Amino acid sequence: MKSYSLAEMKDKYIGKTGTKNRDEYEYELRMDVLGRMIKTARQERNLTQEQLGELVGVQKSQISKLESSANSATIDTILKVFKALKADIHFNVTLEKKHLRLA
Amino acid sequence: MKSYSLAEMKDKYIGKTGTKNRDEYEYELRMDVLGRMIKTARQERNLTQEQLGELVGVQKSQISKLESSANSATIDTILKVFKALKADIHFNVTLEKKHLRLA
DNA sequence: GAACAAGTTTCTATATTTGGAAACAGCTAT
DNA sequence: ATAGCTGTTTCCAAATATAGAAACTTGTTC
Repeated sequence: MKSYSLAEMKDKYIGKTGTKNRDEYEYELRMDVLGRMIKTARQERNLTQEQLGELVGVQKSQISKLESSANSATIDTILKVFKALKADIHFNVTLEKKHLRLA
Repeated sequence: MKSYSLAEMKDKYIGKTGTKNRDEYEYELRMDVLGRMIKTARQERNLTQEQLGELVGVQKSQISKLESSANSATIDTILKVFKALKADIHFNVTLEKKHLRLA
């Protein structure tokens, strides 16, 4: 299995819990984190940006932009990329049980 | 705690695991699921669309559009809304440990 | 039924993302 | 140093999201 630098993403990365059949990564949802997720998954697949671009159906420049989080990608785009990577994505929403103060 | 219909979202909803201090929701990431997540969290907070709009800084019509998933929202927008709801979000990415066949 | 509250839809304008193409930078190996 | 591979950046066009305003629907209450 290809290795990659965890140190590079230490401030965003939350945890990794592999099993026999899959690797799992959990991230805090921030704007600049999606790109790291895509990059990590792509490298885990041993793909170049150009190869991933072929799978997704876009140019490598677009993959580069997505990985660098130059812009705020749409859910549509994110789904397309992870689908091409055959990666499952889940959202986890946590609501603190305290009242919100209205303005 | 305000109740809400689980049946309404049965095909998208994956699980709920509450604790003493918080409610947790987990979803499969699909385009049409973000709206349901926002709606559920908003109702959990007992907010109207107009009130949430005030917290976020947009009109209630914009909240309605986001909840109905009329468009593919950007991460930027999604973050703003959940931040206003004081909700934590995590992404969970799972990679199957099998080779991808390149085209 | 009039008034109100909550949510939806339509219209419009603006901002941003998407995407391709090509040039560019960094690195490696011959 | 040249060629090749990988990734980045810039420029540009087209598609789409964001956003407000107002009209509209639905349900509720007086």
